[in-house]
Amino acid sequence: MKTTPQQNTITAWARLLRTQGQWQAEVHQALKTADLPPLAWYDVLLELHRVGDAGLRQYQIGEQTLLTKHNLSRLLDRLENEALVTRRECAEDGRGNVVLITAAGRRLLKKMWPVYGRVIRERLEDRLTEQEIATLATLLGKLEQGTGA
Amino acid sequence: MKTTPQQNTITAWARLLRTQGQWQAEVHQALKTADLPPLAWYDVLLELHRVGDAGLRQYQIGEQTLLTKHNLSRLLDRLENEALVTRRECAEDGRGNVVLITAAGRRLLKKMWPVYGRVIRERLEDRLTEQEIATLATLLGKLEQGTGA
DNA sequence: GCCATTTGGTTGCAAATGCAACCATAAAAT
DNA sequence: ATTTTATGGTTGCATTTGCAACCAAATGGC
Repeated sequence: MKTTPQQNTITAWARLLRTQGQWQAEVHQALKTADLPPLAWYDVLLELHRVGDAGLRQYQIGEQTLLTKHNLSRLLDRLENEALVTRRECAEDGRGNVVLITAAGRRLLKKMWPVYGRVIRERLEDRLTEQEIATLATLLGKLEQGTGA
Repeated sequence: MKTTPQQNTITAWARLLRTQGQWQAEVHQALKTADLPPLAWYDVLLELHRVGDAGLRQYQIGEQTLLTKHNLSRLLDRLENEALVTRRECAEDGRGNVVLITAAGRRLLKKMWPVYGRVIRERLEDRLTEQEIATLATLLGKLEQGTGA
């Protein structure tokens, strides 16, 4: 049985990995320069912001952000320490808790966005046409593991 | 001045990050299951394999793999400990050294490839047509920061 | 030639990550 | 109902990462 992917496939794979690595490095650099927390904080806060007052269970955040549970547990400790989120006991499930974003959390989100968005513009929007971006989004959509139902 | 990227841009951005995260997690999982070292080892060894007997300076490896220098320095320590690479003094530059892959290094590369390649096939090659993969490679090529000259 | 600056690489320490073990509750089996 | 098993989450420990300081050789100014 043939096991090795086509050359084109390998190229695409390598480029995706590399591109993402560059993006990530650039975002982190930009955030640090602006004296802001790392990207992971943004990701978590954004998910929480999206769902509003309903909040999220920790495992749900984990699914969204690809963070492992112990890792997330401690990240939330840090966020809670900074009063950016709160953990509230969960009514339906005695062991879990519901995580809520605070006003301070939303403020931080707002402060981080311009820095983040700027990198997105420079790295992606300025380099491809609208049509190309749409195509890229579609192709990547086919590669993503099902997020929801 | 408008700073926020288009919705489509954000979608593409998010999907790329997420896809790469899933890929990375899957590769690591597959390697660990097969009792093999992490992906970073592969990356470094592959670069060294490519250039053959010429070897690479550490900073060149760093450029290729996006590893920071202190990080790479220690990664090479580990690889050297396992006799997968050797560091040789550099003739033209007294402070640097030239890194070479060993026979054992090449053997490991060969052992890792099927596991890695399998994920590439499943995640990418099996999910897009040849044409789509080519398109993806092209688009990503435009996003990559210039690698060489 | 001599000093200041830059560059390649290493090291010590703090923060973050992965892993396995653990606790508590919930769901399933009998 | 009682026992087993699975799930949500936390904690301790080892490995890895990031950061700043550092050493040594190389480059540039004078």
